[in-house]
Amino acid sequence: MKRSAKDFNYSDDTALLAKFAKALGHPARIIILKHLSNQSCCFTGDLLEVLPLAQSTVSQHLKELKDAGLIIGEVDPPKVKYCINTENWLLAQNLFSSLFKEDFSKINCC
Amino acid sequence: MKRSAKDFNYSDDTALLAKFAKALGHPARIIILKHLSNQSCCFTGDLLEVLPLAQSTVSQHLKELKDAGLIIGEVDPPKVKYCINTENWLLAQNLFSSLFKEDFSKINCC
DNA sequence: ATTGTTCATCGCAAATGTACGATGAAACTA
DNA sequence: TAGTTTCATCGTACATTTGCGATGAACAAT
Repeated sequence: MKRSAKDFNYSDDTALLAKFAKALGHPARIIILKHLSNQSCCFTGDLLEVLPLAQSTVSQHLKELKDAGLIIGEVDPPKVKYCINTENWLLAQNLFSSLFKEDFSKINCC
Repeated sequence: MKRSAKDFNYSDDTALLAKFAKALGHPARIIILKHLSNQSCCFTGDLLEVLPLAQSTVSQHLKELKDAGLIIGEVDPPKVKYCINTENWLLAQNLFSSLFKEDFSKINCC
């Protein structure tokens, strides 16, 4: 890639919000997160029964959510328990709601 | 791609939320949206002064936001005014907040 | 020791995303 | 008519994402 933009640094908040949003940017991952946040508690590869995807693909999606900091995996042999990473989940919640909180009482010209 | 999953249909809400999230999944697009929602009103390619990107690249990001339904473009020769698509913006707001609204008073086992 | 279960990772293929410069379209101005 | 400004789109290059099957690691139970 030629990208002269390659070393530009976006602000922390912007970069983090984009990172969270990117992790949420696939329906399978939305389903996983909904499951985990409904499920009072943790979870495992019962996800395979909910998602139309191969085991290896689900594993990859889980990895991406983990890398984004939205979930935590905990080994519980022979299974793995996943759950929401509460701290970052709240952070994401705040970042998203501050993005959307804008005051639309101002006249919108379009 | 081989994807046996190719014709699977995720629920409308899930698919839409993922689509919005995907559009938010790049820092340049976050900046654009913040700009538009601060800016009481509409906006144009002054974005070029804010973003470390070429004009054509910014134009592409605007197109993606338009395709996701988050913004609207209005020709105002020789410029183009962009603004938040209020209806979908509120929809996105609701979808995100319902994703995050879960009750964490339940014991979290991790 | 062997087998079974659960999950991660590797290797591959195809699709998408990101970025740039160049070119083109639309509309105003001289 | 010719020139200017503003923006979209095209073509190109490379990176990343998505998906699968195959293989491997870790552990429990026979």
